[in-house]
Amino acid sequence: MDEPRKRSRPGRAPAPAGRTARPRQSEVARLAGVSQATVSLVLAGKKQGATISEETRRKVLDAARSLGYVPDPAARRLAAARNDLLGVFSFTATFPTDVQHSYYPFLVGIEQEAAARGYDLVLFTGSSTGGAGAAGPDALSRVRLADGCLFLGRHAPAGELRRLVADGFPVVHIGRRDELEGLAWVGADYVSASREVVARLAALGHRRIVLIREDDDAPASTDREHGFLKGLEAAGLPGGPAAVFRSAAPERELTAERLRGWMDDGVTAFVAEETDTGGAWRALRTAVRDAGADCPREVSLALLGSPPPDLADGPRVTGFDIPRTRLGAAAVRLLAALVAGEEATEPLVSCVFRSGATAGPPPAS
Amino acid sequence: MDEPRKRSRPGRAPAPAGRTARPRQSEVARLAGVSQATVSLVLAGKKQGATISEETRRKVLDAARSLGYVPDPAARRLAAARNDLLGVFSFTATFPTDVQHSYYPFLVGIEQEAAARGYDLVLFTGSSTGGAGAAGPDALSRVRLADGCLFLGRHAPAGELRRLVADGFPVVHIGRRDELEGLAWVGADYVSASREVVARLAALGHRRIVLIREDDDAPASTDREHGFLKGLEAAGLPGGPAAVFRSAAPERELTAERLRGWMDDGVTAFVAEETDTGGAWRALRTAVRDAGADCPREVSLALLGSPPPDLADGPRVTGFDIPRTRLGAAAVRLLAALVAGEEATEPLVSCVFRSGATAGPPPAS
DNA sequence: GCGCATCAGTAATACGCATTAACGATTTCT
DNA sequence: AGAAATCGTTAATGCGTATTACTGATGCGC
Repeated sequence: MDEPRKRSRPGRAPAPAGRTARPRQSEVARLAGVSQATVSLVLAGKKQGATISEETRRKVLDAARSLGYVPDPAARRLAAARNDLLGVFSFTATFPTDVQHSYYPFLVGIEQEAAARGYDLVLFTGSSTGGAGAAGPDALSRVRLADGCLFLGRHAPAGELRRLVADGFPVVHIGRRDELEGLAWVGADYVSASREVVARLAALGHRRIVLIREDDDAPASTDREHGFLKGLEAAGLPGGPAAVFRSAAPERELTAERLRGWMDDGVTAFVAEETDTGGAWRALRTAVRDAGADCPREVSLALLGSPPPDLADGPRVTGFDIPRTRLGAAAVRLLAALVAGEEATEPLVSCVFRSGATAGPPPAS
Repeated sequence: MDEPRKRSRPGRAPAPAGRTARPRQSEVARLAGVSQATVSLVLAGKKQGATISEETRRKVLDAARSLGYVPDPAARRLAAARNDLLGVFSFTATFPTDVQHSYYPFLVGIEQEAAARGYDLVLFTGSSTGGAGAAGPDALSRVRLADGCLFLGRHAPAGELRRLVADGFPVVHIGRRDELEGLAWVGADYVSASREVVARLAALGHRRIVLIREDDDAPASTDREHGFLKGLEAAGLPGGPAAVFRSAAPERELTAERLRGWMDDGVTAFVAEETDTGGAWRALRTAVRDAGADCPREVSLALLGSPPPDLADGPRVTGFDIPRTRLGAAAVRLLAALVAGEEATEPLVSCVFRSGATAGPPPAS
């Protein structure tokens, strides 16, 4: 019989002054002469479950309207056991001052898709670790406040990421990330895009094409080379190691002489991979200029990606665009699926070929 | 004695399969061998009230870290505490496809300042009303999940905003917003900036200057005119109605003839206000070109703001830059103060003069 | 008339956390 | 020594809403 003794109401401190009597469901209920549960049922508007008479429904709705009732999102989310929050984490500031290098295009897609699915976004950055300011090893822990989290950029520490994944926290990485077992990611289809670029060059009449790439084993690089070679093969053009120039320092090793050598050998088109620095592309342009070659007429150039922002002006570069916005949206879709407990995958997002002024038919030999 | 009968646990439905239970305080407590209340006390980190032994504190912190515990923001809010979340709400997409119209520069400042103060940002997307797409009267209600909220753009419905303010919910509007009583806002000091532009022109030797403005009564417009006139006055130059050309359709009414007329009258410099469309500035440029006037040499031009993005290339325009980043930061400061219950105000943020190539000394008469 | 299904609505929880009265164990005071 | 103060921790409670299980009141069929 140990009936709990009446306490002198512990718990809540007196409401702070600011709290105007924002109406609660219970007040709506009192005004309508029904129970709080009924109010909840009516306002939820679900067709299922308990049935409510039309009269009661109207009474409740009238009462709610007259009181100006708005549901408390905190309570709603607490009861629903889901916050409808998706995290967006970028190791560098999400909004770097340099707009060009920003994740902006991704965010466009992320926001759209998240909004369409009724999620709000929580923005995290590597620098903001919740007040402490010191990006400790548990910096990524904060993202757990969301239902799941998107990661932008390849700087997210693998260890922490692994930890999140291992704990079953829904995580999606934007950009291919194979090396991390179990990490979900979305990426662009560099293979197909690179192949298409080659196909276009071949269609223009080019018979010998050389790829300029840096000395890097990132998936983004190997995928491009792979697609490049597949493109050659599909067009029945000579592939093999001779078709690829790989250099750790293309800006020095890709000389005008070497370029001239290729051209004398019958090479009429060059393709460069895109990298953060744009090194391969820069080197290629420089070599062409130094060699005094007329770009669209004597030699065709294409870029497997977009030119670096500082080279953005000038003639449009033949190549392909990475669909960053669509990647962002795809990432949200995948993440939403994971949050819902589904075992989903998103296909690679295809890139869009960009025809430009740097490629044309080969010179009549 | 009516002891409540044991129910077969109503309430929560079983958690969806995918959800690996995010750790709760109770689990941290179990692992640390203490009660949930103790965990809460330790994590709250308050110096006041109950005291906790150093040993217990460490046990709890270790347990929390090893589980990757992060408090649930909704529960925190509901328990009448704070969740260290600041909302950012924009009725239109925060990241529109058109980069130029975005709130991006504001976000840079918002993020920096929020991070520095230990807040995380929640992006409430206006268009997303829970997937339904229909923006109900409580579209803004979601922001109550955060401790306070920033509003971007003047599309936020006044009614809902007023409601939030009335309920004592901390709200800060970015951009002047006087008409809404009690709404806190931060804005740029157009008056001083405009005055400075005039001062600079006067310093170059201009003695007659005319302002081209549209027919608008927005604060942003009247402030600029006000500053312009103050600048004239300070320089001892002729002001009055003759110095201001106000037109609802400047692109048609600001003809080359009219411009020539002013120039023949001794006007050597023109100033245009910045608007969304950039109408005044466009009209001015067109008129100058049509009149065949040589811009820096025969006539000086200045813009009270930044040129519209599609006119961004070409020579640098003399005028001033709106410090969007600093505005964002100021907004966060103000909001943080409001959240803390202080009665704060932020001063107007001053704009930065931008010297350009469109203004120079007047022609030797 | 007596079960049985249907309908309308309510009571009782639970969600996760913060808060505070109360409590056991010491230590200190008178 | 007994009372009182101190310390460290816990039990109990509330925040506002969503979700059942359950209760009365009808209506139905035989």
